Amino acid sequence: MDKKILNKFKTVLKKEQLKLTKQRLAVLANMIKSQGHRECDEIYDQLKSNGENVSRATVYRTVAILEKYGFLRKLELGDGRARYEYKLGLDHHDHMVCIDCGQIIEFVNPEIELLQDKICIDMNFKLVRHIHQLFGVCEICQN
Amino acid sequence: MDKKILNKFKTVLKKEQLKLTKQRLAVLANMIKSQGHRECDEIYDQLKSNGENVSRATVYRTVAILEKYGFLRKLELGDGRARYEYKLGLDHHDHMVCIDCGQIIEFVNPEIELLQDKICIDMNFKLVRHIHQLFGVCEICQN
DNA sequence: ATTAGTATTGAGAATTAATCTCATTTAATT
DNA sequence: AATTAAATGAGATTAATTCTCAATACTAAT
Repeated sequence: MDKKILNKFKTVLKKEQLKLTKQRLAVLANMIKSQGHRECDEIYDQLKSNGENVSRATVYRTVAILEKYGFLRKLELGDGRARYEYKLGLDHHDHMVCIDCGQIIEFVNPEIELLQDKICIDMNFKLVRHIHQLFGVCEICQN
Repeated sequence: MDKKILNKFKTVLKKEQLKLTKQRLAVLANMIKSQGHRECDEIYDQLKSNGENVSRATVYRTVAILEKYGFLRKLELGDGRARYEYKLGLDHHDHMVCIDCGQIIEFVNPEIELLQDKICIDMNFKLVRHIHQLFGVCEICQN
């Protein structure tokens, strides 16, 4: 794993009096390697089949820590299962979701981000995070 | 209840071979009267305390029908409980959610809507619905 | 290194919103 | 009024996530 990321992780853990465990490292490493929009059970199964020993509960717990400290972003697409994506150092983007095939497409639009910020300033709302998801039918599924 | 809405409801039900029941009417009437962002259990409790006899299952079923046919919009705010708001004939808006007090504030921004449509056209994505939610701290909670 | 102290883990139980089952009831149609 | 099909209610079920707590593994200090 990249030294910078590892050090940042260690620093965060220390500051929060959390311990650096094999399981936490395994989850982080897995999220870095398999970028995408991943469910906890997917992460769990993959770690298991790699011979790591991690429990489902620990995957859930770790992913929550990683989200809290900015390593991951949590996505809620309305189907009852959360997804996580690695985000550290990557540009911000939002998501389009195909309601036929489930494909998740990323999009970026700085103008929208600016308008969004402006709305918040105008309303004196301190923006912390946002969700912008477009649901529809992707190019492939239209045929 | 407004005759137009009632007629629209009857028309939809007939077209879909669904029946006009006391329970369905009660849920619709309640959603029209108590506008806001409402959980199913809230609707259920309110109907119960009004002496209506409706079951929780029927509230869930009815709200799903009402959403499907455009009477309601479903909101998912990431806390595991869906909210519904009455939308028929009202202008589109999106939501800001205060992470301290839970208050839900509506906002409208036609420019963002246009940019959103443009993104979809450019990517040949047939937009069906979208979620745009801003999470942060509202004016009141900043003090 | 060893130890002491604290956080973490795993296994399975618990939680909880939402959905399902199915016998009974009710609405629509004739 | 009779027929047919859909809807309802009560409670069971589902499924993602969280919780519990005894056992284990980090960490820092000695």
